[in-house]
Parts: sequence; C-alpha cells; structure tokens
Amino acid sequence: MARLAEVSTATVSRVLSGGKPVSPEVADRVRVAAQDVGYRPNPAAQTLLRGSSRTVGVVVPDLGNPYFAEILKGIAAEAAADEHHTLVAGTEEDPEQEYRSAIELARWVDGLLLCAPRMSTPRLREVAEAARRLVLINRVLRHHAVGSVVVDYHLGVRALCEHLASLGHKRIAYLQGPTAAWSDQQRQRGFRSPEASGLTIVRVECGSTLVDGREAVEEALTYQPTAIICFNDHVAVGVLSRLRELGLSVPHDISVAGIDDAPMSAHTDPGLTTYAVSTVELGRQAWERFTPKVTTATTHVRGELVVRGSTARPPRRR
Amino acid sequence: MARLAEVSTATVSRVLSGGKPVSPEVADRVRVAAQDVGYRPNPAAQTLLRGSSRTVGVVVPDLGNPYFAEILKGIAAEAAADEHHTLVAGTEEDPEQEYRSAIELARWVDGLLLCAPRMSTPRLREVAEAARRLVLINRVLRHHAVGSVVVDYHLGVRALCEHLASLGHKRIAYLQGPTAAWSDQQRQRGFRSPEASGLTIVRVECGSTLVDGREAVEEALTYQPTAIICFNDHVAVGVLSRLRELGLSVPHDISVAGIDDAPMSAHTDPGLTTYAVSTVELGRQAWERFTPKVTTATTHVRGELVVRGSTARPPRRR
DNA sequence: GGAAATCGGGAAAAGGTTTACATCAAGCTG
DNA sequence: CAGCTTGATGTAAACCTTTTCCCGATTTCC
Repeated sequence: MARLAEVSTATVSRVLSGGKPVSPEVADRVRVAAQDVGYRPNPAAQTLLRGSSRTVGVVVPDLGNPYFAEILKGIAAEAAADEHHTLVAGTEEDPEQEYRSAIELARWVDGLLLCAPRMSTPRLREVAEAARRLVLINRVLRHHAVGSVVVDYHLGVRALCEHLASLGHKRIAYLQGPTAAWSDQQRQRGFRSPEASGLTIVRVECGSTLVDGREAVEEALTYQPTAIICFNDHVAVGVLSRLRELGLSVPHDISVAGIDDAPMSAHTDPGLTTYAVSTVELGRQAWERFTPKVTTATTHVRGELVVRGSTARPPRRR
Repeated sequence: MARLAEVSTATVSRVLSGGKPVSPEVADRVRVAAQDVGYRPNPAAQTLLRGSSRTVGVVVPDLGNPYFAEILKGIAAEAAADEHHTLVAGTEEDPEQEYRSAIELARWVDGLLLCAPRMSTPRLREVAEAARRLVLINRVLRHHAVGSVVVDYHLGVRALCEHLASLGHKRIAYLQGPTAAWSDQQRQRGFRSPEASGLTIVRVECGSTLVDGREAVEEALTYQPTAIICFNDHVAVGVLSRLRELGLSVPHDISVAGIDDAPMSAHTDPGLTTYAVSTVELGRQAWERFTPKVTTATTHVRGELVVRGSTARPPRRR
C-alpha cells in the first residue's frame, strides 16, 4: 500500500478525504507519495464504510429519446458538479422493467431519479421504500421523502388553446400520448380549462414518437379539425411530414402545434409552434430537488408559448 | 442480518450468488427468509471482495446529442442484458474533462467505453493504463488490450461522392466537423479516394451541431458549390433550414447530403440523402467488443447510402 | 512554572460479503 | 466392518478504507 511508502497509515485518509487537521508538511508528503505510486482509494471500500456511494440512479423509458436524453444530461452535469456519479437504465418503455431496474439500481445508489410514466402507483410506492431517496420526474406520489419535479403541461395546453382560439380555430384534434401516462393526463387537464371552453376537442389515440404521429394523421383528419395539437414535438414532426405527403399545406390548410420545443422544432418547415420546456433545466431541477437543501415536495417547471410558422388562421371555408 | 433469521452464515452466499452445492431444503429456507426480511446483498461489499463491480463506464462528449444518446442506449441495453450497470459522464465537449471523467470513472468500473474524439493520444494512453479494460468508439489506439469500434466514414464519403458525381456534380463543399476530431479525419480520407477524384472539394470550417450548420452556409455559398456534404445530419438540418431562409430550393438550386441518418432525417423537407449508420448497433458492437469473447482489436461498422429528396442533378446553368 | 487544553498522528475496529479451509456425517468399497 | 471418499455446512480470514478512540507533545493561560 502506498501509505507504507511514506510514514503513516490512516493519516492518508485524513489528507485525501476528511477535513481533519493535518500538518501541512505531512499532507504534502502524503500527496507526493500518492502521486508517485499512483495511489487511488478503492471506491468500493469507501462506499462500504461511509454508507454512501456518491452515486445517483436515473431511470428513463428510452435513453434514445432526446427528451429524456436531455433530462439525463442536465442531471449528470449537476451531479458531476456535486461530485456524484450517474448510473442509468433505460427500460424500453416497459412498466415491468421500469420497476425491476429501479429496484435493482436502488441497491447501488444514494437515491433514485425516476421517469416512470406508466408504472403503477403501488409499485412506485415499493420503489419509494427501497430507495434511500427518490425524486419523480413528471409524476407525483403522496409519500414522505419523495419529491417531484413536474412540468405544468396543463398550462401549456391552455396556452396553446388560447393561441389557436384567438386565431379563430374552433375544432381541434389532440393526438394523445401513451395511454395511462401521467403527463398525458396533465395535458388533458388543460382541455378542461376556460381557454378551451369555446373549442371542440377530438381525441385521437397516438403515442410519443415521430412514427406514431405519422400514423395518427389519417384518423385525425376524419374529424376535419382545423388544427392539431400533438402530445409532443416528435409526434408533431411526424404529423408535419405526413401532411406534406398528403398534399396538405401547413399552416394554410391546417395548423399544427407541438409541446416541449425539441431542438429540431425551430428548424422544421414550417417552424413548429410549441410550448417550450427546457428539458436540461428539468434535469437540473430534479437534481436540486434531490439535494437535501430543498424542502418543498413538488417543484413546478413551466414553459412558454413559442409561436412559429405552423399555426395560422384556419382556412376560410371549412 | 437476515442470515440469523434462519440458520447459517455463508450458506446464504452460496444460495444467492455462488453455484456451490446446497441442499434444496436449506436453499429454500434461505430464500424464504431473505424474502421475508427483504434482504439484499450490499453491492459495495460484493464489489470489494470479488474485485469487480459489474459496471461499465461510458464517457461521451454530449449526452444530449442524439447520436451519442443512441450509442448509450445500445450499450446500456446490452450491458443490462449481461447483468451489468452503466455509469455515464458527459464532458461538455471539453477534452480536458473527457480526460478527467475517464480517469475518475475508471476507478469505479470494470471497464470504460469511450467516445473521446478530441482527447490527445498521450492522454488517451494514460486512460488506457488507468482502466481495467477500454473500448474506444470512433477512434483507434495502438495499445495492448484496447479495442475499438469504428464507423467506416471514409466509405460513407466515398459513397456520397460517387452518388453526387453520378448526378453530375463537380464542385462540392464539405462542412467540416470539430477540428482535430478523429472521425472528421476519417471523412476527409474519403475525399482522397478514386470516387472523389473528378470532384473539386472545398472545405469549410463548421462543427457538429445544427446551429454550426446554419452559420456555415453563407461561407460555403461563396465557393458556389452545387452540392454540400455535411459532417453529420444535424449540421445538414441546419443547412437545410438556412438555405430555405435564403430562398434557395433544395435540391433544385443546390443538393445537400448528411452523414449518420439521424432519426429526423427521413422527415425533413426534402428528406435528407445520407450515409446511414445504426448508432444503436454501434453501441451494441461496443459492448460486444468489451466482452472478453471478441478477439479482434478493431470492429468496423459500415453504413449504407440512403438517397432521399435532398440530392438531385445540379442546375443547368451554374 | 505548572496544569489544562489543543492538536497531530497511530493503532485498531468496523463495514458486509465471498471463499478457502475445516468439520462432520453418510455412503461406498474391499 | 473399517477406512476412505464425497458432499453439505459452519468458521474465519480477507477485501480496503474510514473513523473512533487514545496517547504524546506542544501551546496557552493563570
């Protein structure tokens, strides 16, 4: 062991880890020796003893989805700044695996940051018991010591409805997200708001991906809406693409709006009107929430309406 | 400890971990007890003893970049299937931090999967020493026990050149990736191939992001190319967007091609001609390479040309 | 100048699991 | 029937730090 190379035994620990008083000269000697031998404390031993691994677990439905990727980015960046590592697991959109991954990860980490839109509440509660700490993203759970960071999607839908109503739209199709997804329910709430009261909303089953959006277009059109609000921007891009194939012009023939403001949304043709949410910021907030200093149970993140070219007045003749 | 609840001490270990012989009845008793008490072995202790954490580290320049996000997705999925966990670090595109993160992560994990386009070779070699095992993605290093998985980007550029040449293009602008990025050099190699011999290539400094692409368009146009090949699809999307603003029609006035086939590339307007690489597959291969059973030092992944609407014959009059 | 307080550093325990070794009973062979 | 082999289980060491106590030495204050 490196310590033998110099003088002491546990003084090394004091120098490298604890802020305990050590005379400067000895400290230097230790550091030099450590440098020479290339000594690195063993993380497993440290973890075992101090009972904390300085690691958080992040579980998301799909690591390849830019939405979650950016959340992860935000979390990892903040965690790294606080000298924590980030353990990830993708769950292939499978609720059962969301549960298994979460439970398994909980053994390793100091706490869990969980995006689990479809996990059942009882299961979620089990996870809360298994994890030392738990922060939910876009979901809430009544449970002591469980925090949440949620985007106020109902406000987004309200803003979108108000915008479209002011343009003169009356009949709007909503392309729903994954069934039973918590954050879809939040969006649905927005349609029961005053801003949506003058509007006719038709709901079309869809999903959360670009391809889902493409495939839902035909059905949506059967309801003859003058505007389509999509579960998110990925869906909206799919919709835009399919509408173009069908020979419909956006926004001249029909308006399209998304939610989230994905990076590409500013560069589609036409640019996508959307409710912009900073996903990286969402990840940041999740980390903040995770850290002990925050006391509120739920942090609300709100976005803002971004109007681009994809929405306009409805065509004269319906 | 849960073991006290029943009978033995290390028999528990034999039941739960080792495949050592244990009588069925005792095994059952142990399992039941473990279930009752909710006993979970402490990962830190296991790691300490067996000298392996069953964890891999993944370091990428930008976790938010879909390209890297999908690589990560592929790795995490395969690793999980082999009962390994995945520790991630984003490096904010900073070579210095690439190094720091890699060294730090190396302490924790059984091996490292590294996307470090800009790290200097000596530093890379240091990382190779520090890590128990190392697999490089889109980069090679002469060093024992270091594997690589690389995309044959020079083939991509060759295919693109051949395609554009066959359409009648003569003068092509190449929007370069980040300076000193290994994978950009690979692309550049493609321009020295027979397929590119009849072409005039002008190089324009750019980068790897959508915004980089937007901003490089003006300069590229000063060379009056009839086609633009972009470092990747993100850049290409930015180019498409900017060209539209400038009133140029793609592919009528100018052709554009990307590399990688990002998820959105099939749905831009027009669809993007590109050299399609399965990034998830790339991640998969990286894991394969990581696993001891593979013996070749370098795995080559090749993509295929995908022709969509963004390339066509050059305009008659130059 | 002496006693108390303070500071620096050493020895050893603790943390939870795996595994080599020892033990013990039973089955088998000669 | 005795000795040997085999298979199952308990015991204890080892893994590598951190941290708690404790002791010696230096300083400070009365």
